[in-house]
Amino acid sequence: MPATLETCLSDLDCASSSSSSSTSDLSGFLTDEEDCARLQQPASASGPPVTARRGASGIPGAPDTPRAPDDEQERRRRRGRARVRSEALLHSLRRSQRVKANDRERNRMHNLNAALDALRSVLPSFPDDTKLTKIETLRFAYNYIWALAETLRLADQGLPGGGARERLLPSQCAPCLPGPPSPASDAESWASGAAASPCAAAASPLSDPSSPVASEDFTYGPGDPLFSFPGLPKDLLHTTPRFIPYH
DNA sequence: TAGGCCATCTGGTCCT
DNA sequence: AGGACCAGATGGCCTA
Repeated sequence: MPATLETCLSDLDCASSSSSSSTSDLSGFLTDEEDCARLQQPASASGPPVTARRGASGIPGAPDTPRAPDDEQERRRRRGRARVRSEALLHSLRRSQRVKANDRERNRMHNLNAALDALRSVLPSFPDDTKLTKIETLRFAYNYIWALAETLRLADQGLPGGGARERLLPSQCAPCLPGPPSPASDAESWASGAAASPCAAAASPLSDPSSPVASEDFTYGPGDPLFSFPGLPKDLLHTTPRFIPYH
């Protein structure tokens, strides 16, 4: 049977990657290495199994006296087996390290996704059957925070004295801020729905028609309901930080 | 079927 | 040295 080092190592590869545990069973690999080392013997070197050889005569139990012509061959074979064993061991160690690193990386990404889910859960008014993608979640969160900060800033300007934050941000009105568009609704209806929400007028003085800054709704980009914030003036587009373009 | 999104693997780099 | 972080590659799934 022609077997190469590559096939031996790929066998080890399969053995370790098929395991769901993060650590490899090295003792198992060592056994495989012995098999591989045996398979490594070229077909031309066939004869009695090397493990059965005792002494230069090849007869089990025979004294190891004068050097037979195949003594050098035997030493070469032993060196070859040792080399294959050490390479396979090194490979299996690397493999187990790789498997552990994969586990850590998977766990890290799961943690990242959990954090993204937590972020989605505090972003306002998502239709039940829609889920923001990762990039949408980050962009919308950024813009949402930005819009809230701008709302506070403008309210502080327009409403000197305390209580602005309480009037601006009653907790039950957070869901009234615009969320992402529902696939079933077009951008216009979504945006107008957010603007016409029961909380809209009470939530912010910016939505008061008498407010100098409430004349027009703010939308970043045409047909971009995701980042439409009714009540915020358009000129905020030219302030920093700005909305992240959605494209 | 093409394109978007996602999970996973992988090797490289940086940090402790 | 080992772990965290990152970016590229790849393949699966879903939708228009």
